[in-house]
Amino acid sequence: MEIEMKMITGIKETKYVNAEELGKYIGGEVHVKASIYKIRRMKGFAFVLLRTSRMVVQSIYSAEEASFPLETLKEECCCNIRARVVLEERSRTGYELHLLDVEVLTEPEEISPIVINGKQMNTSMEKLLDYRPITLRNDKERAIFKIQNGITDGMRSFFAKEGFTEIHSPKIVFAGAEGGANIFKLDYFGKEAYLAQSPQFYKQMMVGVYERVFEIGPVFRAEKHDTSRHLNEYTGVDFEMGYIETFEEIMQMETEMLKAVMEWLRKHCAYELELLSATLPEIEEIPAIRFSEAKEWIARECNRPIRDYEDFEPEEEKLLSELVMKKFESEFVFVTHYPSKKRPFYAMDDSENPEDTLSFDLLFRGLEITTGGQRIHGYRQQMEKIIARGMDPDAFESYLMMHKHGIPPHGGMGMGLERLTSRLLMQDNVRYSTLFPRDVHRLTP
RNA sequence: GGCCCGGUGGCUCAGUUGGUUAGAGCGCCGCCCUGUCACGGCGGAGGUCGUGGGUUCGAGUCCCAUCCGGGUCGCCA
Repeated sequence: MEIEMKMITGIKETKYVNAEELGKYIGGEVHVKASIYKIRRMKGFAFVLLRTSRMVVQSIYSAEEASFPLETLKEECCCNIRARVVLEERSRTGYELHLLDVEVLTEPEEISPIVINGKQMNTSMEKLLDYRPITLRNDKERAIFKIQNGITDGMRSFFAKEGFTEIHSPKIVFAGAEGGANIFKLDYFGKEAYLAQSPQFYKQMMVGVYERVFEIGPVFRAEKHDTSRHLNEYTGVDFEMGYIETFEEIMQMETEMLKAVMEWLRKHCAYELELLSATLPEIEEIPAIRFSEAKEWIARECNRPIRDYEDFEPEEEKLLSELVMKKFESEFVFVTHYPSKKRPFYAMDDSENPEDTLSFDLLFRGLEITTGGQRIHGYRQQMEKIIARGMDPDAFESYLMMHKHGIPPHGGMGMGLERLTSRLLMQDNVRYSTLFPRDVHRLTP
């Protein structure tokens, strides 16, 4: 019997032109793939805005040039297009397309319940999220996630340069890193398993392997929090580094990472930043203040009582950011030495002041976006802390294996990608920077 | 979950001390407009006012319950 086999060699050379390079073809003819974003009918001709993979470009339909009637085109049609690229100073890009031929590949069955091609979306967050598959097509909506992609690209490029290895740890786990009731339980072939609250244990283990590691991946929290800054599934950016002498080295690394990210965005996401009128923060150095001093500073400057000595209230985070902006002109601030009580069992206590930990949070424009710190690397010290907290060491057997067999002094941090994105874009809800948010009330789309 | 605010055409909202056929903008349909970029102009269709109960001659409007949404607090990234 004869077998017919097709050899796949790779992507065939395409004759289609990327919209970002259209300017190079002025005077020529191009093939582009695009959706019809908006049609503005005028007398005798029409402006047809084409949504390509990244940019919306303007084209002109005129009966003289086009080989098809205008009625062929409907908004949200997906098309193969042949067009002339024409120098045109009345167009904002300096050129525009003149439509010649079009092949309509698909056309919509229904019109969208939400107007997605206006300057503003003019809808509620609820509808925006309910209709995500189509609302994301709006040029400003999709710009958000292009920027988010720029952030992670910038991070990966930075981490690679600094000798970090990217890892992918399991999300179905035996025990939670943070403990508590905020963990999703699931049936794992008859055994009890959980969705990972953090890659914490695994990234620490991998420090013993690669010295410096990072992971960008989903994190699950079962807390029934219902606020503008919480999600039940979010994207955690985690890094962990070995052979540190002080926990400030982690803060320095994060500072450099953020600088690199902003630089990357400036270079690669200018189109989207402009579209969203986003202002990137200027980062030279990031001021750091001890937690207890920050509490007192806010109380003094803002004349408000300290109600909780172990943590910030959201209002205090905003006030602190304002104070820091005024005094240091920084939109970021590190808060260090959080009380041991408030930090997990693996946090390294401050030997000079055992009530505190060698840990930090990073606030950006009034919101906590990062928690980090030095971890306990000594086996005995870790065992002592576990026992002192009344926890069962047997539950952490595989975790403690690394301590038992030697691990360098290390530390790291975890950051919420959606939080960073939403503060960068000055949104008042992280959901705007979440592609398909999962919260207490939302499981679809 | 507690507290505060809201639910009116597909979308975003207005609706005066309860009072006749519930309005606007966007979208949709039709007509007009050689250069718009939130295009513009004229006309049209489209609403059991979240749901259930109550007060009243009369409820979008007042009361109670309930559902849904937004904000905020707890917790955190």
